[in-house]
Amino acid sequence: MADLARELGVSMTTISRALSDHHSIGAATKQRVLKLAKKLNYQPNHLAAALRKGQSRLLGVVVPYIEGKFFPSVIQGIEQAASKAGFSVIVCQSHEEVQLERRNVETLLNAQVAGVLVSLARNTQDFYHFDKVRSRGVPLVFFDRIPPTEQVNSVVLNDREGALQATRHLLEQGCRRIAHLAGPAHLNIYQHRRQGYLDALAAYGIAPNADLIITSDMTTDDGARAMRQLLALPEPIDAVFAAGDSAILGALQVLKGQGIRVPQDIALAGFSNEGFTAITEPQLTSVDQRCEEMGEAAVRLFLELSAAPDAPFVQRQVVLQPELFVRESSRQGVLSLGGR
Amino acid sequence: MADLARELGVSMTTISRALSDHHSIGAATKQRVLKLAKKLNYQPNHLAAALRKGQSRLLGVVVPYIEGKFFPSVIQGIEQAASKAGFSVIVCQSHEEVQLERRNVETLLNAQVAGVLVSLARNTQDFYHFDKVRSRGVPLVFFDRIPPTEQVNSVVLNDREGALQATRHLLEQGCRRIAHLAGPAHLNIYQHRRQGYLDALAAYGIAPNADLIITSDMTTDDGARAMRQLLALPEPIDAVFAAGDSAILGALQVLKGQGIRVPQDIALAGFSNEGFTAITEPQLTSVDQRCEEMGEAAVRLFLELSAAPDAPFVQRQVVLQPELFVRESSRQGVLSLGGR
DNA sequence: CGTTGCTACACAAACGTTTGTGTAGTTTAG
DNA sequence: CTAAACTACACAAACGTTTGTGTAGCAACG
Repeated sequence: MADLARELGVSMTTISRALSDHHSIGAATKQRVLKLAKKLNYQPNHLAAALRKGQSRLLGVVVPYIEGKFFPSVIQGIEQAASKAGFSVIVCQSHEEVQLERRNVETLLNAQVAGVLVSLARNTQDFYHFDKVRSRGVPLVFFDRIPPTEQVNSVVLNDREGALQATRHLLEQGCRRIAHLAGPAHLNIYQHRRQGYLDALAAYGIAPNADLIITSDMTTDDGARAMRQLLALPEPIDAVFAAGDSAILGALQVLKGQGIRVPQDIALAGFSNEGFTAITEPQLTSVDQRCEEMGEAAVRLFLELSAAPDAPFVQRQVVLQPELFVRESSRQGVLSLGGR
Repeated sequence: MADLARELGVSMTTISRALSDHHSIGAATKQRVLKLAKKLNYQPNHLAAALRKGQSRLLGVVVPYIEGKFFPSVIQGIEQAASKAGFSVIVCQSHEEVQLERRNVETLLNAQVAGVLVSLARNTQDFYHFDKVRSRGVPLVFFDRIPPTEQVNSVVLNDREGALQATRHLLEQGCRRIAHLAGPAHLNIYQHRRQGYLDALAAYGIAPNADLIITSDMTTDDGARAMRQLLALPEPIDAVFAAGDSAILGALQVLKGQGIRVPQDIALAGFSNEGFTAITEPQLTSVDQRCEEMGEAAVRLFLELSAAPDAPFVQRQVVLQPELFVRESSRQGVLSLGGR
């Protein structure tokens, strides 16, 4: 900047303001500055700007992990929206550990991020580490896995609706004894999916049966274990709705190992619309989570928040509508190819 | 820091040096400073430090995309190693576009990253945008997809060896007319995989046949298309080795659709050891890429480079050894469960 | 004619660190 | 006993921006 100023015979103030399109700089001067900046290949030092302004063009994201389909896709959406708004994204993984989550939040704050986007770790039960974010006036948005009680800004999927759709679909296929593989109840997403399952049953006048609801961490192994447990029940079941695709995959593998036909004997439906749902045999019915939309929505929310830095807090929540992808694992009597 | 200095009646210099364990500060003073820093919950502003030192604790990573298994796992490895060394990681996607790759590199440099780790976009053919990185003295490490001719630091998989192992394995199973689904030849990885395939054939005295080598972008659709093309050949083939798992998946789907048995009629082997290789029926033989090791190695290389900032350039390359996971798609006559 | 409100710019103080240089006093080596 | 080396700290200048305040000229308004 000093070079530019010297070259044009103006002050650095003028340069700075010309580059940031300040109103008090004349159009002619702005043009001259921009042109020379191009010519000298001026590279702004964002660090210095961030230091001065106390705010960078970095957006911090904390997710439990980045494997599978969901989080990479959400991050994808975040990146896209963020870069459109001139922000770069810095991603941290909590590995489902609240301690790491805390450390990550610290790190991001120290990097002077302009905002923090968080999806909670599985074992996060207290939320004090987010107080610091708010007290520094840094916009904070939760997505997918959000704190249960707190007044927070968030974007979530309508998990209840998704589960309801999936379960209703199974009911429409004629299934009546439908089991549910549930996830940890303290996470909002699993709680809502369970509720959707129950609501769908209730709509058909079916009383919930505790034996048919199995709670676990929803890994493939958990799903397999749960399936074996369900098969051991005196009265046979005719469908399983799992709150995650990995679990339903485990269930499918057990069923195939035992020669039980899917969907004729037992129909299956999962949640997340993972890539592999279109690969298994039969292909797996699943609820799509609108991953990229979620990322975009989170960024939009962040932008709104940072546009009005010290507006009084109003809770904002964006709720996305899920979409059920019906595939072979739940279509009674019909053999069909492809998704949707 | 000013608070600390006032409280302890020393200068800010002393505070700074105590915190960074400078030798010229007495042990007693250091203790007092550290203790008070804890007590006052002092949070260092890394931005200011970065500005002053002209270098941050951020590590920039540019990858083509973050879907599938490979890149997320590499990033995982990078994150782990980086955070161990006190660095945070900022990830950008080039979406296989050289323009975006260029922009990303600019962005990272402007964020004053301490180093840049890159895996090239598919259509990157010139490498001028990396000159700026070097000229700023920022350590630069390529991984997996690296420039062909340039003198660069890199960590790669021994792709040739992996392809050789896979092809040799198919030969050992008795296959003799083995097709190869190849990727864009200007990318080192696909070039080496093709070479490994050729070398394995040569070792068995088999002359390469141009009809059996089909080059594409290696998507699932490409794989399906290629498979159909191969099936139309007058003389039938007995195996396919693809340079990527998506392509081999497409091939598998075509074969199953036509009732051709795998591996009895045609054996299959892929590359990347994607998650779905253990899910398909039959499960797919594939070459594992040591993703996380690659990430760790890249960070290690970066750390070495930044330890000796203006040492004369010596080209360094870390080559990781792949591992073949033999599964059902290539095991003639044997039916077995599980990986490895 | 005095006030207000523009346009167009410059001065200089921040932002929170790091670090070269300086200055004592104390120890060690020859 | 003197020079060199070390310990322990302080001063103040950076790093590259942004921004509140100031100033000066000029037009418009009542």
